[in-house]
Amino acid sequence: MNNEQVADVFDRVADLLEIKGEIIYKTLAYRKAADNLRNLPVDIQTTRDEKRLTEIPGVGKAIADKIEELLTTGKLKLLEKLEQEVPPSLIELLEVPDVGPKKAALFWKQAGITNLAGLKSAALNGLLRNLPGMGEKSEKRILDGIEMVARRSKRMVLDDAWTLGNQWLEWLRELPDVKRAEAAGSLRRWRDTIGDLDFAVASDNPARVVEAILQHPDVVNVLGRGENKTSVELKNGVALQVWIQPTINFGCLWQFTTGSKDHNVRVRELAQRQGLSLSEQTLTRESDGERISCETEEQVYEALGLRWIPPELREDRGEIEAVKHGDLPNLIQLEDMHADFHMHSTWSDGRNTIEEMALSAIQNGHKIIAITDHSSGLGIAGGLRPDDIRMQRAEIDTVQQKLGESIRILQGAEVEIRADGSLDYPDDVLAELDIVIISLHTSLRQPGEEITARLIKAMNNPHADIVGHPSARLLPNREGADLDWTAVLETAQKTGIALEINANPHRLDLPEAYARRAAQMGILLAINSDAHRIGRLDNLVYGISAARRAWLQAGHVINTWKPEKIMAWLHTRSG
DNA sequence: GCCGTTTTCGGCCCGACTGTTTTCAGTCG
Repeated sequence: MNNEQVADVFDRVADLLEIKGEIIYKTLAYRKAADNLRNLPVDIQTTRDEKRLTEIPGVGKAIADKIEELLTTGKLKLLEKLEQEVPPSLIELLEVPDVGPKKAALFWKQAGITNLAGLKSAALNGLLRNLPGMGEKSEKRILDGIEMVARRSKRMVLDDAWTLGNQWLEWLRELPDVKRAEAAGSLRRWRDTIGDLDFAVASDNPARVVEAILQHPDVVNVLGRGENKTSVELKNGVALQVWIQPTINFGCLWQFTTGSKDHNVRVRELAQRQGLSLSEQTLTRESDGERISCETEEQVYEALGLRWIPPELREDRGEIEAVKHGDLPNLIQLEDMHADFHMHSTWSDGRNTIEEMALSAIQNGHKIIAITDHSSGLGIAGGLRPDDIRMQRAEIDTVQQKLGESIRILQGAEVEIRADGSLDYPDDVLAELDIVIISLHTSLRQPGEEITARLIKAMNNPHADIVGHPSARLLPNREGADLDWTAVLETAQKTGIALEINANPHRLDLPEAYARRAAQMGILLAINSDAHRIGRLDNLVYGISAARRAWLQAGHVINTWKPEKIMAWLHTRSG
């Protein structure tokens, strides 16, 4: 079993424990452990073999034993027992808004409901309204909720979420009662996919802002409305939440709405230990009830004796400890980037010529780019045959002459890693290229051992410089290849090959947990746009956000290097 | 079930909103 599968088991255990009515802290413990396993950059099997399971945050003796049991037998007695006691199909009910573990247990024990279909038919037949604590309104709410689950849009990729988010920000900022409006939630933390959109608004007349939002033509469903917040469903199926506080409290509000939940729990614990209570409205000194308003986030963190923490780090993955010890990383920024090593032209499946790409890259402030069209194996993308490569070289030379010193254009290729781990070009062709990216595009469903061996074999080719989108995942839905990451990272460390953080918002690949681990291991990283047209050179902003979430600093990323250093590095490789 | 700048035992964030209630439970972020 891999990390993800063990985490799924623990989430299932947590769901069932919760419905069963186990104390909440036990279920939270399983969820926390599951979350940390998903973000563990090393294979759980390795950690087990090294007897270091309890070093994982949130994993103590009991959960370590359960991981051991799962890895040894592939099963978990606790889960089997729970599935006997509580119908597992009840977990479906937790998807419905306003149905939590208590309601699910109520429906099961008092109405014999065990799954979503049963809940729907009970609601339609008016059987829920007479249950304790229920009424007609609750019954209707649940029915609406079931329909919403059915039509709810899947998670958005980052550029779609920001496009929609920015439209709303512009609209909110034009409202006469709005002093300030900012993105919050996972959007502001730049998570790789986004569910709901969250906004923090400063206004001295919150009720009028709520009213205006409810009148917006795109709002089709009101999920909740209060004095200081409202939650609505848009016609495209996206849920949107807006919190509103007076300007003087905006710092507390923005901090709270940005999350993550786990980060906020830690911050509030910290406040509590200092005799302070932090809410979305204000900081309160518990000794005398004095309310300390914070207009900025900096004031909130400062009041707790902390430096401001960049939103990308607010995931309770060590940022609180780091800021306390004064070693928060100086995160990489877009302005640090001077190069882009992965883009396509009309020679394969790109929309723009080499010259157009180069001119646009100059506009973006780049000093070096690499044109990396597909190799011939990827027929669907019009890959280049070896003869084409020599002709393309002539065109690059011409463009280079024309543009002079304003930019340096490298000839590269995105070379297919074949199913057997060999590369799509022979070594003599690879040697002609200035830079070689190797990528997986096909046969991605090979078993873990096979695809890991395939990638490692390719990484060992001395001409290969960068592994393109290493997991080959596609957001928001297609999982990456079932790679043994410990082995892949060790190979990168040994060979000195760089790993790409592909900045296409559908990829953001290398995934952040492995990017963070790679940097810790001293592995070089590259952030590349993979642009297929000039407008997409701007993708780098998403790659930067992924890198920041992986705690990367400029020095970890070869695109920030000076041109001479980049050329020197390329010369040391492939020989 | 985890964890330790109060603690190896006794804590474990905080408030808004909703619908059901006559003061609260459940859900959510």
